[in-house]
Amino acid sequence: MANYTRLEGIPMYVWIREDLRREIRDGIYKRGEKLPSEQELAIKYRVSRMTVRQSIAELIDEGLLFRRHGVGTFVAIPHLERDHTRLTNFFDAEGGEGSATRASLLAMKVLPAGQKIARALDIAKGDSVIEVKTLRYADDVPITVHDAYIPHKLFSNLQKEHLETQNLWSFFERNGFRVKRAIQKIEARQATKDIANMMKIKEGSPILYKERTVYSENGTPVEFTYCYNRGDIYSLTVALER
Amino acid sequence: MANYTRLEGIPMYVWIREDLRREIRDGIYKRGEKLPSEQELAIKYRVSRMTVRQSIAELIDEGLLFRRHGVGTFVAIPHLERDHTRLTNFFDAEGGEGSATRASLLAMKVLPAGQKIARALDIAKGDSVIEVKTLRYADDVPITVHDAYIPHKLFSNLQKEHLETQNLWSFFERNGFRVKRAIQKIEARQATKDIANMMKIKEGSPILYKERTVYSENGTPVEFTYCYNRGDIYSLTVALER
DNA sequence: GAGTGGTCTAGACCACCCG
DNA sequence: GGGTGGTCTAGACCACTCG
Repeated sequence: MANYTRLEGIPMYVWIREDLRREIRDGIYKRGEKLPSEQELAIKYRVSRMTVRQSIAELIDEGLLFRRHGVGTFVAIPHLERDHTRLTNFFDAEGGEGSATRASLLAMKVLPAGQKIARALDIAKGDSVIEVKTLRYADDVPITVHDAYIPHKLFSNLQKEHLETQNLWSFFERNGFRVKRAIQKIEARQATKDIANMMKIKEGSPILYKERTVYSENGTPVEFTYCYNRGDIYSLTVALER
Repeated sequence: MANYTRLEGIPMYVWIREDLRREIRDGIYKRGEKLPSEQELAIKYRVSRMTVRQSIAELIDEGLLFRRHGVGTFVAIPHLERDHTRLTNFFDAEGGEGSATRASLLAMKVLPAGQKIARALDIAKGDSVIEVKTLRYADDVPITVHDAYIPHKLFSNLQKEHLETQNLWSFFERNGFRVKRAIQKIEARQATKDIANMMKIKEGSPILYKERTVYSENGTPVEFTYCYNRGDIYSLTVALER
């Protein structure tokens, strides 16, 4: 039986996964309830058990389901925030949705990397980096100063125009670097005079400070950013696992 | 051929996974280098290709490898921080390692849940919760005030003695709730008089403020915590994905 | 013992990428 | 065209949990 890549090129395990997701969302399977066994699902969807397992594996990874050896597969209690938080935090730097955000470019220039930036980007001290400094607004209130550094060697073709028509990460992807993960160091600080002036707040106001390194799929650091967020407005939500 | 659960009960895919991990660590496969094809690995380890794929899948999940359809499987550049950050952040609340930390119990009492805590713990407003308030020190300097709330219904057997001999999460596990993930909201604030007094800092000093909900494997919220960290000492590192 | 998930096989064809 | 990963089969036996 020719079962490969049926239904307009959608793999069966994707179809099953989305069907299960929908049934859970629609309450056909409820919180804590047991799903049909893998065997039963295999029969229902007319696939092998391994294919069912592949579907389920991804939902377990997301935390929507969990398994108990010798007992069954169950619907976990969904905490809606999770997916949302991931995306929010990962894309907020470059064109968030939700509220009316915009960014103004303060500076863009090439300069030699200092010790810290070089270390973060895994390049030599003194190697060229592109600095992209922006001020970001939510509903026309300045909330964040972004100061990003990008290895010149990898993205020497970056132009100001790119930043106007697309976000940085899309640009990275177009150059063969798929953004995959980031590591952030977060601190509470007080606004320096510079930062306070830019955001029109008082010197010493609380600032949520972040240093972030962004990595592509193959582990290459593509961006290192200093980020100053207005403490009285900005909060950060992150999910931790295991 | 009876190949199931060979080698002292260690599944083959675990064995292969760890073997690959070791070879990568030892530099037999280097950063960015291509691994042997799945077919070749299957022959090498005398298993089916599906088993090899299972091994590789977990290493990809960890970010140690990445795949390119039609090209091959490659070693990603490791960024050591990642695993470290996860663990650090997930366990720092209850007995970290590394530096000389200790916690003193400020209060433990049962009280009715307010709106916010009830919502976070998915219980009714007014339901009993156990408050566990601690002051945590690193090298005898107070750095964090923890204020945790736990559903009384689930953990009515919690005693002060438990907190002295084990951390909260071990206690949860012993009661059938395996801690799996947490969601944290992070803000920069200024120390109130209360908090400042407890940590012996000036009122208005920067505070890294967290609200955290901890979930067990099945999605049940088991703990909601307010957390005030000294901004000048404490920083938080988190990894974000995709 | 019955039922579940955990591991594994020995193949197959498809989709993608490269020279 | 040749090699790679992506999807899938139709079974098998093992390990765990429960009544």
